[in-house]
Amino acid sequence: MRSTVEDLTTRARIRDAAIALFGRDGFSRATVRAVAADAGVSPGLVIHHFGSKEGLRQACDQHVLAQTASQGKEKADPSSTRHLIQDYLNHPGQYADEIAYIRRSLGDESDAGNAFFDAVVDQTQGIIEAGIEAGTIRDFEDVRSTAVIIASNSLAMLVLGRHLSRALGTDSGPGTDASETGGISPDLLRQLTLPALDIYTHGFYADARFLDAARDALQHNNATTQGREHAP
Amino acid sequence: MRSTVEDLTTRARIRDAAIALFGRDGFSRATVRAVAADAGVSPGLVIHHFGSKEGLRQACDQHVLAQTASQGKEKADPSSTRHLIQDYLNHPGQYADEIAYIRRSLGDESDAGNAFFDAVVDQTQGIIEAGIEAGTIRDFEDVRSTAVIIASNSLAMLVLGRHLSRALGTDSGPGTDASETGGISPDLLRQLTLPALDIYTHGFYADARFLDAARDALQHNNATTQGREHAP
DNA sequence: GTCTATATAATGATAGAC
DNA sequence: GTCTATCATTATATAGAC
Repeated sequence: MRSTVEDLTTRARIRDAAIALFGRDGFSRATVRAVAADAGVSPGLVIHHFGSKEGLRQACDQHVLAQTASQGKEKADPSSTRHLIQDYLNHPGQYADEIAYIRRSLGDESDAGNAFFDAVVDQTQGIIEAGIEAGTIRDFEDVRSTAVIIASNSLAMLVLGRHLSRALGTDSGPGTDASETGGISPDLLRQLTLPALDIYTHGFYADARFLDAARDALQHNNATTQGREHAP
Repeated sequence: MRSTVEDLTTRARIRDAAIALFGRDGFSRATVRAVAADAGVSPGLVIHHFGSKEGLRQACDQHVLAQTASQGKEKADPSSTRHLIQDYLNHPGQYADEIAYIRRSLGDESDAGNAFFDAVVDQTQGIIEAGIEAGTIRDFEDVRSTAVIIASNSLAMLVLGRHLSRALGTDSGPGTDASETGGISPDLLRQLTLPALDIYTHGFYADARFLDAARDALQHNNATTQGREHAP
């Protein structure tokens, strides 16, 4: 989609530089001057094109969202949400800036972060419903909540990637291409795939005692609450 | 531990105001002036006590870490990592600032965030090993990786809490005390507890076909890699 | 469209009185 | 220890020439 040669319009070059810098340093730390320098233009031109720094941010939001949305449509096939992250990582460097941008957006108060998370949840829910139909995924009572949990677990690898690699000692130090994607390296993903799938296949607990206990506790809680409603 | 009345030293009051503001707005957005205003002192006094804004941040890191570390020691009993988050939430408001601060730290490049994540992983690993011994948790091949995954899943609720509540429509709007803890409300936790425990108990997939497929793929990958090493 | 030069505001930090 | 006043820097944004 994007040509490797630098034949972009100046406006697009500024926007891409901003996406990279906002993702790397965060929106408030990244300055218009730095964006301009990276894009090879004057600071004034950045404002001329986008009106303000906030306008630049919205243009970045919109562009990253459009990129990942079209990407999501193409890759709607794979059976596991895990593949969503993995697919991005298989394009080494090409989507690194967008990944970092989304990672920041998920932490900030951002329209792009909200939309991206919701899109992942919706896609996950679709996968679960199809999997239940096909008999490959268990038939859950609350599909929506389950989808939120699975999406949350998957995106945790994106948001906490830096910590994952450090905790596993797979960190190859700064400057590696892993740092560009928030710490998730192909090696790290390989190390975590089987343990994660193991939990998703056979569970984490040895039996259902914790689940049963929680069910009882919640029912007792509800009963107490209802009782208090009648006698406050 | 902390008295509710405002009998803290001025230095501690400034530090607590900074923890609250850094957690709410992020380190770069929060200004020394705003911290001073919230603490009811002059901006100059903040610098006088902590040398610089960075010095103030380090004092906050140190204090939050000490708070959560001692808390972690006390609450090392509960069998599930999930309880770690739940315990904090059971102290409504009392640790809200520290939670928000840690949430920011996990996203930023921060010593406090690193230390906190590692502490959670270590504690999780201990819980898993004890659970294996007691027969309540499955006997995993790679306990360390499993602990990292479980910790990542648990902390995802902290980092992505805002998105979780929005995706589930449990959002009570801004200004709620849920927004102070990053979007995690007791209601939200209640809604997610059973689905999460269900996955942790019975798994997510209906059978082992995905796990087996991944095992085969990884072995094939390794074989290919080894083959290429011999014949590059 | 793009640049240079500048206005304006806010920030972190300092100096010195009390 | 605490404040007021101020400095120096940096940021966003504007104005006008080319």
